[in-house]
Amino acid sequence: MVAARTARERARAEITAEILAAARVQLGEVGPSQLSLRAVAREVGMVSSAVYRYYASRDELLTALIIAAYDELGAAAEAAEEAVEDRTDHVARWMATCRATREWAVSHPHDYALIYGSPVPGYAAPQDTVMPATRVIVRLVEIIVAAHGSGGPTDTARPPAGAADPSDVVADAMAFIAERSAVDLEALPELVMRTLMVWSAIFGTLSFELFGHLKGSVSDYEGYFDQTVLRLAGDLGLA
Amino acid sequence: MVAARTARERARAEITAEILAAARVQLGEVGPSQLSLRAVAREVGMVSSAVYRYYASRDELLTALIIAAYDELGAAAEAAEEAVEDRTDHVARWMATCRATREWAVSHPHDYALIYGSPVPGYAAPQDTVMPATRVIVRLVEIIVAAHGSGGPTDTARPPAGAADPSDVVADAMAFIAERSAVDLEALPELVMRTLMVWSAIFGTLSFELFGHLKGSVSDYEGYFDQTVLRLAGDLGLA
DNA sequence: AACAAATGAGAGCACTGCTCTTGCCAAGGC
DNA sequence: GCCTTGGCAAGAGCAGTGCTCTCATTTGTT
Repeated sequence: MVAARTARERARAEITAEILAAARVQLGEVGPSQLSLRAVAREVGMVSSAVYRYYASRDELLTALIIAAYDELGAAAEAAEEAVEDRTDHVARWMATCRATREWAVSHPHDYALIYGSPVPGYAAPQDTVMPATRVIVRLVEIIVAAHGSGGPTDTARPPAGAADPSDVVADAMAFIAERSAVDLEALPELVMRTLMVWSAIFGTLSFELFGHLKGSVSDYEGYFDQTVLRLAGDLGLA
Repeated sequence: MVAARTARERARAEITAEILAAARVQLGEVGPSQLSLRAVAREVGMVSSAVYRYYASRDELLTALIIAAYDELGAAAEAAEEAVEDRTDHVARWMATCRATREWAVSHPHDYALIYGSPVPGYAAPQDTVMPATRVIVRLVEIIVAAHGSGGPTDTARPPAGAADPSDVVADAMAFIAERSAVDLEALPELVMRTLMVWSAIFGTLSFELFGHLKGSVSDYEGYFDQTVLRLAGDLGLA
């Protein structure tokens, strides 16, 4: 990726990007399942078979789009989070991140469906997608940790009555966090459990909104989302 | 739908059902986006154009499949809930309903994707689908109401500090419940809010599991789901 | 028996993802 | 300088799709 040397490589990189850009435009119009490789080929003035020189298959093009979408969402969320001036106001940082996530989702419904909707047929997300996919949750974890580090409430540090110790089921998640972060959560399995739950809840809420499952139950989607993530913050001990 | 009179009507109903059955089989194998009307036509020994006498389009066939899936899921959840002998053990009834939901989902991943994944292109769920779609949530609401009616904790009856009154954003949901149930929730907007949140969280969790977003974070999916819904019950004041 | 409606078969259109062959043209070695 | 190599685009073609139309046949009613 560093400064393409030969003219050929440069042209190749340029055309590859051009195809991807055209695909992103088409995706914004028609949705993942309707994305046609032939149509994007027409858009960039090529014949369909020529595109296969750059993307081996439609799935490979979709993978590139998935990565782009994850990165765009991650960038939007991070930018919003960093715009919060009072870095000690963890709730504000939390809300900013969540709101930016929703705003990106509602303004890019097809991209959202691509990454958080049903996966394409026999599709298994390649390794390239996992890193960009973690950008938002990594930010959220940082906020949660910061809040708890600054002596916030620790109600969420122990499981509720009747619930088993969650250490086992979140072991992988804790290993994942420990691997790519200096944060030490070893002593807080319940907090990790709650974080995973909240993470799922946020995207469950967004999916319900975008996929029409709240139709008839909620009219003010933005207000509902706000109230939701505010309560989720409370459940994590942020409020 | 009552006892088809003429032989023709009977035959028509039978063939319609036969096509739907073949479609269900194919759906179980390949997933919604790959479902081919021509293939199911071959399966039932017809030519593709003949199928159009029974389903006007592929979307209409998908709609029939959606209704069937909602009904199957609803029936499975209801059966599991009714199998709980101690009707006063609201947590047990809650867990049974949730577990049955997950079990149906993991054993019918394509049907699940069809109803809770990204909707097909320009698809707007027809009115016929909303009734069967509410079966599970209606059961859950009944359990929640029963628990609160029997003098359970009412922590969830008021919004947390810093959160606004949710009456506005859940107004539609309350009207929806009031319309098709004798339950009076007028005084409990916060409980309705929490119910909606939990509802979204459950399906967010299932979607994350089935669509591969928990890969690397959770290995024991069943255990994680159990712990999740148990905590959600607690958040609703059931525990 | 005669008519009309419902049904199935087949051809065909426009589209898809993908493969293969053909010819072109520029980059690098002699 | 020429000439070979290799990347590249174009086109044809294959198998499949949803859907429409026409035509013949079956079925039910009058």
